[in-house]
Amino acid sequence: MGNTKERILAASAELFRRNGYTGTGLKQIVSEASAPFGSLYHFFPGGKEQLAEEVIRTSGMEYAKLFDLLIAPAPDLVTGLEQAFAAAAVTLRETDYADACPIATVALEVASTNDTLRRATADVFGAWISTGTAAFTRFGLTEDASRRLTIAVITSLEGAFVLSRSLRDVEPLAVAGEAAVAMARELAAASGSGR
Amino acid sequence: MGNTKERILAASAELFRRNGYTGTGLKQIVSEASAPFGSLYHFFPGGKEQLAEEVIRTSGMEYAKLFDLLIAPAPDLVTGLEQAFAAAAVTLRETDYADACPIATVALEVASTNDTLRRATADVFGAWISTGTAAFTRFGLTEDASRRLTIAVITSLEGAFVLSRSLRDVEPLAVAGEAAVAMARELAAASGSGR
DNA sequence: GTCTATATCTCGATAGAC
DNA sequence: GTCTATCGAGATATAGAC
Repeated sequence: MGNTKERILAASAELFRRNGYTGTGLKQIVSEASAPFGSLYHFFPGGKEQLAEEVIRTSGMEYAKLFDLLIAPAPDLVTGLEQAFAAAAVTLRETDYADACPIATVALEVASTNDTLRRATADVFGAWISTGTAAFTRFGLTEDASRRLTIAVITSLEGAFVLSRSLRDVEPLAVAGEAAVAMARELAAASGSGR
Repeated sequence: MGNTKERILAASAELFRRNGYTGTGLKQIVSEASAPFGSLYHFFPGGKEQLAEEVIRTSGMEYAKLFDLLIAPAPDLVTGLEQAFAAAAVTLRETDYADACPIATVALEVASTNDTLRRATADVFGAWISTGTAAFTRFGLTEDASRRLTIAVITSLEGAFVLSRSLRDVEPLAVAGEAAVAMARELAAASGSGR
């Protein structure tokens, strides 16, 4: 039996991702989670902010696994990146352009308004950068090159999500993938030529 | 004398950019604009949604000018891109990581919740793509290459804004610039070698 | 721990005097 | 065209029975 707390977290994650932090109401959350309103404050005495912080951290860390899942088993760097961007495009279309980054909308909303939640999003992005850096070094990149490529991949994905969701078209996702691949080729060439 | 309507539009643009659509209240707007509450509904009988649509379109079109301003006068493609990303980094730091894209936060908020506003953001992104495509063809790129590079530049900027605002660090902006430049070099090489 | 009822506040929106 | 008062609905949060 998925307990009440987990249902609340799952419903919150979905609503925050699609409607944002200020755009999601607590009543909407307990309704979607089929949970009594009182339970929300039982499990999250800190209210909406505490709930959001847990959602950001848990769903953010969940998402990091995709890095290892998609990139690590690929035969080479470029193939891995192409598959990752293609997979993101499929998900986006299948969910009617709703399921993109789990924390991006909230991250922009809170960046200048709520430092507790801003730090939570920063920790998640930092974890993604660490995970990605480790994954890319296995393809022979230096630590520094791997870190920069990871950041480029994440920013390309995030930016493409903004445009693709707005335009309801996966073209930006495809083009952003090209940019990430272009940088990967450059870094691989610099590394491969022994510099 | 800047009239009341323009003060309301200016205050709304700033608040929507920093706090988002659902995160900004109408009373907050009229307070910031030093305008009477009734004037808001006098100028925008459609209420918050009409106001937001006008803000998205006007501040979005305003922003398109930066493309011509920053890229067009550059001696070459790579220099132009580097200057644009560097300028964005300066602005971001000077405004304490508040002033990035004028419509990105709202775009993510409304993408799955308000089709009228979603279309407004889509029109703005479409206009940016057209402006950028025209600007880049002057550097000798084909129409198709120019369009793809433009999309890559915009997605790189948007994604970097998400990470840089969250991390309060301009590193993502610098790295995203590298990715855009890498793609520009690739496209210029393909075009320059006569293919 | 679960659930309902409710307190308090702020929201977007409206009415109407001036 | 300006401004105030206020509406009803919804928000977050709390109290307290079970």
